[in-house]
Amino acid sequence: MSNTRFATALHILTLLADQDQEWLRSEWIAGSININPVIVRKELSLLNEAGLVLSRKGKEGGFKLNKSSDTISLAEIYLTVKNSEVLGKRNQNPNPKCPIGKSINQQLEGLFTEIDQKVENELKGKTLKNFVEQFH
Amino acid sequence: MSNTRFATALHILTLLADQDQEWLRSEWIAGSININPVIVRKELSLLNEAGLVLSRKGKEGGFKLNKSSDTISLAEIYLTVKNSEVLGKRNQNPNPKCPIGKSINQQLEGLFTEIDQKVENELKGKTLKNFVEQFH
DNA sequence: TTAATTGTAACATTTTTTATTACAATTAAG
DNA sequence: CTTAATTGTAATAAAAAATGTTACAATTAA
Repeated sequence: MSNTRFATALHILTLLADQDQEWLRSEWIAGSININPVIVRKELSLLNEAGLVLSRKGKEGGFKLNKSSDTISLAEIYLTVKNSEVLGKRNQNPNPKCPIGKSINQQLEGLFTEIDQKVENELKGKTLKNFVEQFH
Repeated sequence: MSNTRFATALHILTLLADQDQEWLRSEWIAGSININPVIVRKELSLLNEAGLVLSRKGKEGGFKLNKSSDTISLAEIYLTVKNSEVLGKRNQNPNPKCPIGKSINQQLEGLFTEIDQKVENELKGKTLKNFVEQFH
């Protein structure tokens, strides 16, 4: 992850949790993060698929949380936006004629998966509510 | 980390550990990973700065480990190549007029640092020797 | 009917990652 | 001393990923 997607998603959800009753508009959210509203809508589209938010179209439309912030773990958020493993990518074509090259990716997979799992477990222990409380 | 640098560094060091007495050439190493030799030399240059390998210039030149593989932890390797945090980047200009935007990056920093630390600790418990043994 | 909004495709721009070329400096060996 | 082989590194290019922008159909409230 050398992108801002987790930071963006958590920022969005923090705003929604902070104003629990309101339907917030993508443009308003974008103004807080200072990024393009289309990016916000794309991210919210994924968070919607993941069941974390609700959206309402048309005039008076917007977004709000779909569950209580103490039932949303940071792991759920992370998994929604994650697009690479913690230790990065593997090389695509290691040389099969070399004994090391032949099986390196299989060995790396074990290690990479193990580390990803640790991170995920760590994030499972933290809720959106925990995070939002820090602001008060 | 959405790059291949950790995979590349670990591949290089695995080859060096596997052929402990030999000075391996960047071109030979590159042939096993199937990447450009200049990339290999750049990565080895960093591993050299970090004290993990020795290099020898000129004819009959090459690279070898500078310490026993059981004294090299995967954490050292990771820290040598790491260029982003596990949870990614923060947004650059959150809106300071918004209470959330005003302090989001400070809150994210705490979280990001904590998670990075967990990963690092996890990797501290694994040595290059452990990894290389899997190939035999 | 109008105005405001989401959803999303298409495209553009910027940043990051990887690859390549080139060559000076170094070293071993004839 | 000359030659061949190698590292070290700068400069540049190419490819891939990330972010931003424009545009507009579909939807909804008033």
